[in-house]
Amino acid sequence: MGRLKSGELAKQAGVNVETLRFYERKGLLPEPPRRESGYREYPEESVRLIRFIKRAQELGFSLGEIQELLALRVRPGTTCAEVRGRTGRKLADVRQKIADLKAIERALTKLAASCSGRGPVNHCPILENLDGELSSGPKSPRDRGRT
Amino acid sequence: MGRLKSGELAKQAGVNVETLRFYERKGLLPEPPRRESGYREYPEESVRLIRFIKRAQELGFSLGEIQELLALRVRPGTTCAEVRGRTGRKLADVRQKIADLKAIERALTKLAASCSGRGPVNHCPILENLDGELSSGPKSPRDRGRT
DNA sequence: CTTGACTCCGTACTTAGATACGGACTGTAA
DNA sequence: TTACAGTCCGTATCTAAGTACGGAGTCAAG
Repeated sequence: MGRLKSGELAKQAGVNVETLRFYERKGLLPEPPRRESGYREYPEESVRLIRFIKRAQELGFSLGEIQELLALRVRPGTTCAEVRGRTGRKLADVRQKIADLKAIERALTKLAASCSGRGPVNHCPILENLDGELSSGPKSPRDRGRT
Repeated sequence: MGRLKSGELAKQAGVNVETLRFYERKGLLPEPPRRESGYREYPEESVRLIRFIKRAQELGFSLGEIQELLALRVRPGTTCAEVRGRTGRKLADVRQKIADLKAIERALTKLAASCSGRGPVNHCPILENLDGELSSGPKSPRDRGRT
């Protein structure tokens, strides 16, 4: 076994069947082989792929960015510099996200701690505690709205 | 200084003027005082607020979730347990995101390193290197689609 | 006191991402 | 061998998040 029909893959990955077709059209999900009838037969690892896509979305990546992430690899005709370049840009992005999330984490931790403390906090502590910590201001123009 | 008109706030925060009205309608941005004419006058800290919202979006939070984050605070009538509860749930969410991003970071780092290595990598290394590391599978049904 | 940029508001449109619909075909278990 | 769930495809619809439009009022520099 190891071949999945659309419905099986969808169920295992926790998405709607239509979403699979949608991803396929978008080029995120490679076109799977078909049987005679035209039915798709997905390899089992597609489950991982779909789950990765869904999770990456929850981490703030657009489908376009996810596609770029998935396309990263060292291929025959590619120079070392190129791979490093493409990878490096993503890496910087990811690291900034981690840093910003950590700032939020600190703020939340502080808030939970301040709870057993004295006075009520009535301003917004998330914002207060993040003061100056979040990378605020798009360094590089975000490319979320490409066609 | 200190009071901003819509256009000024929008420019400083890097968003469209209409977006401010949109956030106001959604309750994300508190209604600012108006002058006689009806013109809005934002306090300077609104810049921080808007930037936080934008950044939080890039970290994968929906406007609804951001609203919840911003609403977190210790208020007079609130029990300690309640604050801890609400904060704790967000905290778990944030920490999971950090962990998942770190997994991606590791994969990218490894990819960059494998570059100067021997053979060309032709399968997708992002997915490979993430094997089993990403929290794949929504523990709690995500609530991104609320009204 | 006019002119051009800015603001107001309600409503309509757009884009990304996903879901639904409907009619025809397929797979399989009773 | 029929019934019924699953699949196919194209197209249409939906939601979240924003953007744009248009007509009326406002502000400030000349």
